[in-house]
Amino acid sequence: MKSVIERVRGAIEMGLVQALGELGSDLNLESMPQVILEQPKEEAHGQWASNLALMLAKPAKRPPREVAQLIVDHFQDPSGLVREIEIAGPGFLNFHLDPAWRQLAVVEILTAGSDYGSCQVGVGKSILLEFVSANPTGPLHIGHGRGAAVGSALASILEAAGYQVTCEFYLNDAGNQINKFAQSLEVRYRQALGEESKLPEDGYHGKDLVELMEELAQRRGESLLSLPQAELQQALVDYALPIKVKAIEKDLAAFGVHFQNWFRESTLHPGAIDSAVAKLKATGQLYEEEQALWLRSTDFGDDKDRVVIRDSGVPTYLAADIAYHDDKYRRGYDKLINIWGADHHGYIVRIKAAAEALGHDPEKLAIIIVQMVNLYRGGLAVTMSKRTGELVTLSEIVEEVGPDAARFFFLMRSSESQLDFDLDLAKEQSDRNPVFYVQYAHARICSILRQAKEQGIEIPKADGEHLSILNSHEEEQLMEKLAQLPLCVGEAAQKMEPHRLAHYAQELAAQFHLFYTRCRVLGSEEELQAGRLLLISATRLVLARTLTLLGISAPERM
RNA sequence: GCGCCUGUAGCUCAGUUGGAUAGAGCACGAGACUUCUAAUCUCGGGGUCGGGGGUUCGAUUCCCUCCAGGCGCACCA
Repeated sequence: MKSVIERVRGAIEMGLVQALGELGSDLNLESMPQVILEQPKEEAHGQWASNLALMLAKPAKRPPREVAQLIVDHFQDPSGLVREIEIAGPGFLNFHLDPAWRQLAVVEILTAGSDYGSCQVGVGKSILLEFVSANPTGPLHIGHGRGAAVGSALASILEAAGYQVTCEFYLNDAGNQINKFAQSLEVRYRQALGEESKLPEDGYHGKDLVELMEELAQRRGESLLSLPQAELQQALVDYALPIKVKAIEKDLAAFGVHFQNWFRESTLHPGAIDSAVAKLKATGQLYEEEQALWLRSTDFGDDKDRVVIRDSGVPTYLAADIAYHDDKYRRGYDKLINIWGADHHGYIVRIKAAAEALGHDPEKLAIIIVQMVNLYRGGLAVTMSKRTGELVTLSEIVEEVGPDAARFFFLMRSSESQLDFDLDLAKEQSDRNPVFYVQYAHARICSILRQAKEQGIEIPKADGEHLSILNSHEEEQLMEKLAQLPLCVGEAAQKMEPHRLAHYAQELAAQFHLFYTRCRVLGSEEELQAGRLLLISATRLVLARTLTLLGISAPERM
């Protein structure tokens, strides 16, 4: 079921296509141009606008306004909601809708309830969304937090847009970083037992490993030292890895992020990697040089060819990733989305090259790069160093500012912009803090509805009759903003840009706060009160849905 | 040196796949509470859309070039 605003758009598009069909020879059209409607930013320009006449003027060899007039003359409205078409400016067609469309939108919201906002752009299509995918060798840091917020919000938005979404965490539980992890664990274990032992420069410096090994040392004493080194390290990894993975899961859960799949890299060794390599070999995409096996990624636009199997015979990270993506492709999704940190952007060409070399369509794989987060406290940048383990962890942030503020801050900027995260502001309970502004709107509505209930005021049946009384500017603007949600969800989904929803939430909250200041609900004249109760009920639903899509709570009291 | 991202109001950022007079929040200044939560609202000043070319009816948006910042450029992940 499409929303009113979408149905009207579809109807106008259809009407325009039909008009152009009739005008084909008159306008010298060679083929049907793409009809795109946009929402004018200027209120006076109506609800939908088209620049068709401007684009067709040249091939038609006629002035744009004349073309516009021809289109208007041939336009028939299948929706019955277009009240007026105005030719404006250089030749824009502005479609003004019957005011009743707003009431239809509100009735729709109240009927759909918490489902309102969904749309159909992704119906019948499946997506595998991979994000976070952090090494389990340490805690999640703030950069992972941004990826987690963006990924989980995007998942909700895509689902609301009709896609069937699977969220997956690729767990790097094999390979070189696990070797380094093992070495680091051994050092920490020996240190915990009082031995002299030094962490290698490229080891994991985090405090978490110190604590983990101290605990193990306390429990098992020196008993493990009698093992040969390989077995000792294996034992330490077997002990530590599940704990680290659980910690990651716990941090994510506290942040409202959940995955359907945890894909372990170790399951790719060696079978899946061998068969992916064999496949590439068979098609001539691999060659041997200096005892290593190289992928001809330059054939697909890469700067240089990449090593897949080292001269030592050990596969590179890329080898596992190729096998992983081969696996993802073969699972038959319509689209694969990866969310990566900015420091991995150089990897995009490589992995797409590998996908293409394996015979997969690289266009199916979309990679969202999430830029870095700069933390500020007291107006100063918080310095972080991966090398020394001085990272601000996700759990610290969530602890400090709460999951709602953290999520909103991560989501309010476009992913491709670097993010300045002001910890003081995120904690502040004031009008400077945008997350409170939005939640406050929801709480205010709940307060009114609560009091209405206490006073025994019934909320009437949702129909146009009660709503037709709402014709002040504030009320109309609020209704129009409510009607936008399905469009916003559709755009955010198609462009894979969750920050659009965060902006929408702020705009809607602003529109409500303005209404609240100007329009009294309780105690107004009875019919007006009835209409406004319906309006704020609808507003509450839309605010709550928007916040839910972002993974942020909608409090009833503040 | 090469690649990707960014450059829009004092600050942080939006900008509807090329449109109409470039927007929001914060900050600053002036106002609005005996009434549903003032964590709110109203009004105001504020701009060479990094610079310069080009494409066209029309460019913040597309192309070229230069400048500045960030991030990458491994047989690390």
